[in-house]
Amino acid sequence: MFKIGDFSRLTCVSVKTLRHYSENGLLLPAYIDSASGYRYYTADQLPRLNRILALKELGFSLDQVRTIIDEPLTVQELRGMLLMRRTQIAAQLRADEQRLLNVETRLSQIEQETRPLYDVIVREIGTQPMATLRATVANEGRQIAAMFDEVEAFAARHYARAAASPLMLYHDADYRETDLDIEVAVPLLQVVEEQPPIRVRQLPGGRMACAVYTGSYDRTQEVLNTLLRWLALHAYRIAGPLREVYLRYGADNADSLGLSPAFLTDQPALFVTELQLPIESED
Amino acid sequence: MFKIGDFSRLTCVSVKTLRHYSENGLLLPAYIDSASGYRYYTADQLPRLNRILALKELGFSLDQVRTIIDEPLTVQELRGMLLMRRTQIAAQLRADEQRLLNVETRLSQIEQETRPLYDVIVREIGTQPMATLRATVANEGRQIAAMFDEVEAFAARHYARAAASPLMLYHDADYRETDLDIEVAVPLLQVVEEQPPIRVRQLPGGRMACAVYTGSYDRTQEVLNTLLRWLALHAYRIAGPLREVYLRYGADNADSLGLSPAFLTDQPALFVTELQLPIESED
DNA sequence: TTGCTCCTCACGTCACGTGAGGTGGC
DNA sequence: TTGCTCCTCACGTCACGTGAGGTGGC
Repeated sequence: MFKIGDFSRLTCVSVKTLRHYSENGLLLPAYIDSASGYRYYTADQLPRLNRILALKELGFSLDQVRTIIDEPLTVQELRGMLLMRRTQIAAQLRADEQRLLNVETRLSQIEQETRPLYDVIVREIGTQPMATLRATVANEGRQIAAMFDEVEAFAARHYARAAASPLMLYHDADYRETDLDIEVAVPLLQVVEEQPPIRVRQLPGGRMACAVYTGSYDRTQEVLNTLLRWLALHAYRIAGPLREVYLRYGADNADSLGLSPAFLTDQPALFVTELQLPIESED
Repeated sequence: MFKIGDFSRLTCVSVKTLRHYSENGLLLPAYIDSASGYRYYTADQLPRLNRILALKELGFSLDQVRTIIDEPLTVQELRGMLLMRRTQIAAQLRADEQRLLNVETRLSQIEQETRPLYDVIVREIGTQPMATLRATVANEGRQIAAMFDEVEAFAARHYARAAASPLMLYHDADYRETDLDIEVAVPLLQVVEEQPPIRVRQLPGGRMACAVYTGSYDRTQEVLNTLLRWLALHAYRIAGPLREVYLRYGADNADSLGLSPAFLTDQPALFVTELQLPIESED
């Protein structure tokens, strides 16, 4: 019979852990003195303790360990638990490999003194009904603004404007300075009848690499480059047209800031814009 | 300005998480209504939130994220934190690879219907003073028992017997049936003067692969085979002579069981023995 | 007015670790 | 008798999640 301290030294398991296993019944002491409450362990409890430690090492929770040890599991059930654990560990491994890559990217950015200005994060974007207008335009703000005005007016006529940010899709596969094939999109509360050239459709959702930037739109290209570099590092490929979401722009949110619309439109430094690049893993 | 629910939908971050960041100051709302307590966020808080999420994704704790974002860290300090994180992730990766291997081993054991009977665990064994006696013996219990008696008597004469289990070291590099080069060892409270052929020395400690078995000693070989198979799977190599630790045997612990010594010595089914194989990683 | 949203406690998670304050055993 | 060991609370960890019970805003 070993007192808890001796058993702890013998097994290299902390007294606290032994008491924990005693309390939750995973490893009951062979004998507990009713007067003093002292726990006593015997050598033949070692195989059970080792079994607990070995299963815990595989990453099972104490509850799962208890099930595996004490329930009369069939071989198939045990196999199922092990298969599940294997899947989980494999996922964990992939995530950690990704993490390691990201940390190393940041480190090399530090060495080259090119600190990242934009943080790329992955989000699952939902599908949403939108009124859209697509056209090939010279890269000129005025023309695009006119398209937005037209679609916003359409949404307003149907009393269907949803309280989400408008956005623009870039349908060109490659970068171009002029003759852009773009589609402006305004979120709707529900699908309404379309009215060509304005279309109404469910804009598909999915996994997107996102980066937010503040300030005027001439930084779009720079942020897009960040997204593309990120993509190359992460074994993803592009799965749809780039989206530019206008989170804060012109008159839209001016009142809540207590600013006049004119002030905001004249202050692109206050703009907040997000680029979203649909992605899918390369498998 | 977004209410917390809108900001949550916009960012795919749960309301609870936003409140959590608000409470611990990591991301304070742009404005809190003092009457209602409502939190309001603005679009230009998105870069900060994304920065938090990106750093969290690298595995930093929220406290570390706060430090990285808010403290004026030098490039060297930031580099240090990233290097530390890299080391941790790499360690995690290796551990998970090992875990995956172990799970797969168990799975293949299930397929072959050879469930493991002994759980191998790794422990760090401390160094301890011992009185030892080494000899080449025929594989006969009586001769070994006599050696133990001699060393126990020596320890008793010096009133130096420590309350730990006696053990035997196998000095032969390979398995043999007879003419074993063995060394019996009895733990001492402190180093006492040796008296040839009995030697007194600090038995070195270190990392060991351990397996406990109950019952008579004729299972030693089987358990050793388990240890060797385990070793082959884990990129470890043998770093010293095998040890056989007698956790329960003969008369020693008889009284605490309320059994007569004779009963125990006649009941090898009650023996508890541990094999310890010193190991070092193959790098 | 009715839902919907927001608020603040308070407690749970997981496997223990860390004291505090007290007692048993040699 | 003096340390040393053991005991039982009770609380902390970490990053939130899960209700409970109540209130604000359109």
